[in-house]
Amino acid sequence: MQRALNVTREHFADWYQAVVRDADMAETSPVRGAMVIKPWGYGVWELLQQDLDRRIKATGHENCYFPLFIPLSFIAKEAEHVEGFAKEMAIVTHHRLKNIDGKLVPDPAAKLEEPLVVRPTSETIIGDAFARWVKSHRDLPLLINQWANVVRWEMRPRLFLRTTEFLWQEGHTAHATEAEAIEETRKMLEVYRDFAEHVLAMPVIAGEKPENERFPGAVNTYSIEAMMQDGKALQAGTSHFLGTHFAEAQNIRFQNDAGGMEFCNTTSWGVSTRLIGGVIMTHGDDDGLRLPPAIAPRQIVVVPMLRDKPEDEEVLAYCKSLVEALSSLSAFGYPVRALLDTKKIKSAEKRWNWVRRGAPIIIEIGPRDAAGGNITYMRRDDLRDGDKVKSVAISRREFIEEKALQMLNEIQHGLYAEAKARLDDSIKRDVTDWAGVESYFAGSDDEFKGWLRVSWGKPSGAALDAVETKLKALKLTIRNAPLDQPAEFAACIFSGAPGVEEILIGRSY
RNA sequence: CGGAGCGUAGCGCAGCCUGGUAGCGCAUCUGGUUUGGGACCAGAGGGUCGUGUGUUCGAAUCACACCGCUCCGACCA
Repeated sequence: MQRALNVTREHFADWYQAVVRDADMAETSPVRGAMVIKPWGYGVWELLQQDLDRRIKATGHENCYFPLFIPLSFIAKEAEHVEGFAKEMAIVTHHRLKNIDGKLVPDPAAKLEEPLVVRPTSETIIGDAFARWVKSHRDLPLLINQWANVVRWEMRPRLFLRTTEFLWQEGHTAHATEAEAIEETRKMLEVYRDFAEHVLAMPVIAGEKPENERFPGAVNTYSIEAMMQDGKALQAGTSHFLGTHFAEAQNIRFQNDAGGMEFCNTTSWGVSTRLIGGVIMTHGDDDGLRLPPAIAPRQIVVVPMLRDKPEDEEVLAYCKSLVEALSSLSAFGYPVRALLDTKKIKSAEKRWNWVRRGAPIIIEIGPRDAAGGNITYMRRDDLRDGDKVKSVAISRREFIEEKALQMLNEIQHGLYAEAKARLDDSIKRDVTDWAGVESYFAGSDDEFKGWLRVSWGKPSGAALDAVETKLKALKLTIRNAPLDQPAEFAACIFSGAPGVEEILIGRSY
């Protein structure tokens, strides 16, 4: 059968790269590990950003912007934090180049007194501001967000999932009490969960990370975990309760109503362009990307079937008025994004380009449609009947007045339902001992395995290290401990001791 | 940074073993024929063969070094 891609999801890693390329999402750049995000991919990011920004503001946060460069000494203030990020930081040491023996090199005379780190995250530089901004309990809570680029020198980059430079949003808040900061941490996790499910149509499981997976410097780290079509987990967003660790390191203090000085409790939380990788691996199929309408830069694309004949004029005029009518509708709280594709390439090629890019509805209009007041459409979420492409003709009036919005909604919810069913079906709950884990995950890691949900005794320290090592041998990690926990627990899968918590384990990106 | 594989036209690849000055498919451009759906015919353009050094009369081909990419580890939003 002829597919729009030349790889299938059987070869998931190759397939992912093919989708990123053929759907015009992004490409590699001359800079190792850093990607060029192309208009279609960036369009997805902008929509995602727009919606999430609205949610962040609706929960009382304000946007700011802090410098890209952080003095090295700032990073060094929090011990765990510096240790966690030391191995992946880009550092600016000079401010001038010099031509020495025909080679441009950093000018030795222009060495910075204090090196600047390119932010891998902004806790320290924002904390420095917080220390100045917070004086009284009346200044709290301080609720800040920034949209920014950050740099982490990762060993193995992968477009969208792990790039040297990436775009994200990082929230930073300071609170008078621990309880309030914990509430904030959980509230933003819930914002992420709701956003992932409703906007990205990507089901996730919200939970708490085990001690060994915590953000450097955090007291607790929470995450939302999504399951990709190869059964691997993708950490799609994190929310950290930082306690007073950063406040103590950076002297973020306030005077309470009794006149005493107290350290703030702080939080931080973020999601990144990784979400786009998650969308690709959640919804893509063997014909390319399938975008949830809420984040599709073009939700309905009209492809005129032109033949270099006089009736082309009529077809084009018909298409234009169709696109105008569609654009005056609104879906998901925004005007419908419809496009008339007038690019001077063959119509058939246009169709397949939009299939690969994942435009939710593709309409093809020929002279007979124009004359008869009809349209012919394809739904990207239901593209084929066996090998054949499903192409449906209906009246233009019915489409505009009824079907268009209905279909966009159906596609949004259908993609979610499909992914949700896969997630639910792929979490195995009946493995009760370590031998069962070993036999379940035996064999190639290309095989679809999904996750296990098991009980454990929540060990810490050396006992947790032992668990981590045990899991690592099977390439497994603990994803999180889901927020919804049962009342009773089976025995710990690692030790046989009484269980105290259920956790998800699986392979991950 | 360790192990493996790969760098030849925009993309996918052949040629390398056995050295003789670069080829195929798709894409692109031009002309024509087609036209309810991924068309056909003819012609054309496009390549410092990843970079450098060496061996040689001669290197895509052999040797060495470096760079980059992909996969597997360590790291991770």
